[in-house]
Amino acid sequence: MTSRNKNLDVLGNPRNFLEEIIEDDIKSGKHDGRVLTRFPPEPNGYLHIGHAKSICLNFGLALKYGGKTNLRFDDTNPTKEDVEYVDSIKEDVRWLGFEWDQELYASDYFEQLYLWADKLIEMDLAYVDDQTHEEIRLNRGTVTQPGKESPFRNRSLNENLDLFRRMRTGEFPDGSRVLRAKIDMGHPNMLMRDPILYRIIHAHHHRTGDNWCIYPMYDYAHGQSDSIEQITHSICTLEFDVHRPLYDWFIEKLEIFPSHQYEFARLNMTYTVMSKRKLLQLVQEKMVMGWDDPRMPTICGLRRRGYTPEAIRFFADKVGVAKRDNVIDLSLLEFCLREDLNKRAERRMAVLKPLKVIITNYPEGQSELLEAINNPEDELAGKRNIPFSRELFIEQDDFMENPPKKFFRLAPGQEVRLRYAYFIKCNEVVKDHQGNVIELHCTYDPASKGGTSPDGRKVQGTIHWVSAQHAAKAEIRLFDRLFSNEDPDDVPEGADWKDFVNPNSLIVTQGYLEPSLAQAKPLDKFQFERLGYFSVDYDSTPQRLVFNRTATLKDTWAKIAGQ
RNA sequence: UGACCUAUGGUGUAAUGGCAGCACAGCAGAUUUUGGUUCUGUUAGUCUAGGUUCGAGUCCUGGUAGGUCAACCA
Repeated sequence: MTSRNKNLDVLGNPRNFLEEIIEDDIKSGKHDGRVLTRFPPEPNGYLHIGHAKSICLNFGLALKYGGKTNLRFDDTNPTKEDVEYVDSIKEDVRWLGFEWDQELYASDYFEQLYLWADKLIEMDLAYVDDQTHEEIRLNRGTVTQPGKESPFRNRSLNENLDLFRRMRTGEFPDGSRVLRAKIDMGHPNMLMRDPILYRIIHAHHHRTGDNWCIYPMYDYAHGQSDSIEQITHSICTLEFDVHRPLYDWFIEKLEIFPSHQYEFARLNMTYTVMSKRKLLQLVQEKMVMGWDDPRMPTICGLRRRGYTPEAIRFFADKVGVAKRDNVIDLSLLEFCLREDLNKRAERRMAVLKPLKVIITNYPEGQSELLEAINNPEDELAGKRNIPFSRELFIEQDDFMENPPKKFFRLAPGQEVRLRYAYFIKCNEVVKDHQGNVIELHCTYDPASKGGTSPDGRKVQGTIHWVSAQHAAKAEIRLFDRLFSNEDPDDVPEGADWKDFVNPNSLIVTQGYLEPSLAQAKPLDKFQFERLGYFSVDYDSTPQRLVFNRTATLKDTWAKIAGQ
């Protein structure tokens, strides 16, 4: 049966539009079939899941077509940038599993960019403008009205050259003059109305120090940087689409390597803010623990939460690439995570809300080790032994005094299996003065050791447990979504996006774990049966274990109980 | 109301003039020592009006809706 989808790559997967472009370019011999992409972050914040999509795209495309990818820092604005961000970006890209060809900085090109600006002046394609910030803004016009030409637009070549040189040598204060391209103040595309090329900023740059006091604007630096590196496919997000004519204009006038820009739709996700500005605000106003707060959509936050690079790469692949605006359902990210974790996370038993169970017919002071499978999805994960004794903890949710019909867990008179241990039956419910259940007295069936009864008797439910006397204790952090509304960027009139920060997004509790967990190492991942996937936090030590809940399990019981 | 971009189930993404498919989510069932996993089945879609064509999700025209652009940010 032949596939109806004829647009397939060599592996039989459908191609996205960028893959089509690249394959066509290779076929037509453009750039001698060479593929060189770049990932160009500005070091002014931490990378987030949206950047992960771009990283996977740029590196993935190069990998697929035998090309390479440069990591280039777009560091043209010293007032916003910092080495802290450079370091974190490099760490995150590596962690995601990608290796860049060259590590470069737009600031490496400042001298070349300056020379090209000189050249544009000589070609009568650039001029120094003395208008104030406000005048420039006003004279740019609006989207429906053309702009007005600057009175300084027709300065002499020599005056422009002289002024631009003196801008560089630091003769003028910040904001006093700019260098602009001479294009068309009436252009329907606002970006073509004599865009600013250079502005004066007397600030210390994290790499060039105090060598410069004029800095190129994004539009002037980006395309030329691509060109210098001979980038074949410069892939960016949709909002740069209107910049492309300007990108091409510089390349054409300067007669330099013809890099080409392609745009794709950036990633949006439900219950998530992706704006660096807002994420920075969350950090600065201490609404989260930091950039790596496990609730943050940053790469380091996801890592700390317990996400794996594989899951994120899988996600980037699943969301696809297109040009239409999109909002990805958070459940897709969660699916991708569980898909990976289910295969790799060893199972353990842990109790978060303990309820004491006393096995009245189990000898006092006795204990034994019971064998448990580490991961039913992976035979190689082996087995372990868990201590069992007379006093246990089970989950409070696993007991109901007056159970509804489809409740398969422990209830008075009802028999359940303690996973990998024994069948037990509840005989007595002990309550405190308020009537809260505080203890259960049960009997076990010694013949059901391991969890099966020789008489073939079946039980409906299997619950997890831990021996009270042997249990390790740990701080457990449960996370809910950071925002309580689906689209935190779309707030109602009079409201602020911060109103939707979920006050219950972090719950800290104590857990009782099976003893083997006391030796867990930072970032180790486990599935606590029925409770979800958990990852050991960074600052964990054997003395102070902290587990972050990485993901919940699909819970069909919640639906049954809700009815 | 200028230029540009976009429009396929609830969500995302394919179909390159020829049977509208896949994934997530949902629903139903089977298996299960995790109400997990796995497996099976299933609900649901081409923004609109014209045109071209034997044939249009696809090409053309108009409309509608959404997005981007008026930082000396990137």
